[in-house]
Amino acid sequence: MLQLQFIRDNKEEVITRLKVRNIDATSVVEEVIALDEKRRTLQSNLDNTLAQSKKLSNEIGDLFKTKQVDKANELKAQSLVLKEESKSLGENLNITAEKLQSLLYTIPNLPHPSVPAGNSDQDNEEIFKEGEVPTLIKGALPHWELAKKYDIIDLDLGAKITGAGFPVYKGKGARLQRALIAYFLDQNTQAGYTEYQVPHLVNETSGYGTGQLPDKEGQMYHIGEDNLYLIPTAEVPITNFFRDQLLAEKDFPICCTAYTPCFRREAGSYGAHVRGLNRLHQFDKVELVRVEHPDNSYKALDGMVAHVQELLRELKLPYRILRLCGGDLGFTAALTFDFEVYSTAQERWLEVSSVSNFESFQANRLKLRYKNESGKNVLAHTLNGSSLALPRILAGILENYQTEDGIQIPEVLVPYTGFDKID
RNA sequence: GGAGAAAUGGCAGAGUGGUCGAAUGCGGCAGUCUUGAAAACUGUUGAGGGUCACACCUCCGGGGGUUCGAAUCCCUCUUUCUCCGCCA
Repeated sequence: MLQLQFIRDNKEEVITRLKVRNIDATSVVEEVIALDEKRRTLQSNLDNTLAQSKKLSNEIGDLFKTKQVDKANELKAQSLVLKEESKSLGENLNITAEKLQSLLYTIPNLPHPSVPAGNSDQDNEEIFKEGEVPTLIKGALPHWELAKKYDIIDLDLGAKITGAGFPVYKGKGARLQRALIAYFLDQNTQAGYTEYQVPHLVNETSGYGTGQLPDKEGQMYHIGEDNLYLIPTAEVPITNFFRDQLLAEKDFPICCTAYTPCFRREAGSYGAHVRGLNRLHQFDKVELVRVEHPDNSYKALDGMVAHVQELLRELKLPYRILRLCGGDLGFTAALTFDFEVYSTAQERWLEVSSVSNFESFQANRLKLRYKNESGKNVLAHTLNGSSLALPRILAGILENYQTEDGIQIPEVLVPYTGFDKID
């Protein structure tokens, strides 16, 4: 959520910067400003009424103390009139404030100046590319075929017990999955991130805090009976740790990491590109979350990018880094770098990480602030990134590391898997 | 699931109808003393709205109610603790 004060003071800038997202925010911004003005007028009228009735109440108290009952009753009648007045002003104020709030919820974050204009993922800007695309053996297979051939992932079994998009990992497949999780967590904790295990269900307030609600309502699995949501990413529980927090400057940086399964309904996304592990309803992911001082958040973002880069380097997977264009940028993000691994047998890039700076957008919803040097409370910045999303990494490993007589395990993982080949 | 107790400022903890935004302690900040530090002493220290700045208003877990007036009384929800039951 953008800060109201900022919108008020920088109306034109807000409109201009949102154009990078292909959004014409003119009318929304106008309406926000109009509603805010209305709200403040109502507030000040209500304040005055309340001040009067407060004064009256004190007088009544004094009159009772000095036994001037008649006089007191007279003032009581006056007070009742004011009460009616403040009640209707209060109702009006609430309606206006709610309208304003829900309107503010519809405005996405302002893109960072470096975000290129563009409509779709076609317009994302490739900023870095590294790693060799292996020359595959004759008769190389896509990962879903390999999964069957070596009996390590069973999509049909998952479909039988739950539905499509819920894979079952088996034997060395399951072990490789566990190895990847352990490897990523170890690398992250070594880089200074504190490891957490968190609930996989969150309440509605948390959904609003990180911006999944109200705009991505349909993307999360919802448990109506208890009004809880299955987390689409560990970002949601972790970032919400810091909801309603007032930090000190010395608390920065806060660095968290967690492994969780992620649940996504992915309503409406079907087609040729969702085969195998490419797009699932449940997948595993290790996540990084940082809470930063605003002056340091972009440096922190660079640090996270470098960290994720190192993981991919160690796994010796060919990857590239994209700067997302305005049209592809998530609702809450100011700047996002996507990491994609080249899946050789499918001959396509797979997104394995997304690293973003949300600046104060989430912090504003979360009321996550810190006390600065001069004692003022200022919104902190939040960031997050995947390190990494498991299924697509697994797909990349299976496809890129396949040989005549089995699938090689990347060297760094062997201590974790206990085997160096799936055959 | 049943029964009871509780929820107050960064923390601890008073406050049961009227100048209570809230005693006190700790912590934080500033100062005195000191070569410096500690100790001691003095002062200061919640958040939001509003204003050029004041004024002023709101907030004592959330929501609703009683009253001229609520941290204080009533209803309700949530959470925590204790006891009982069930259970990985």
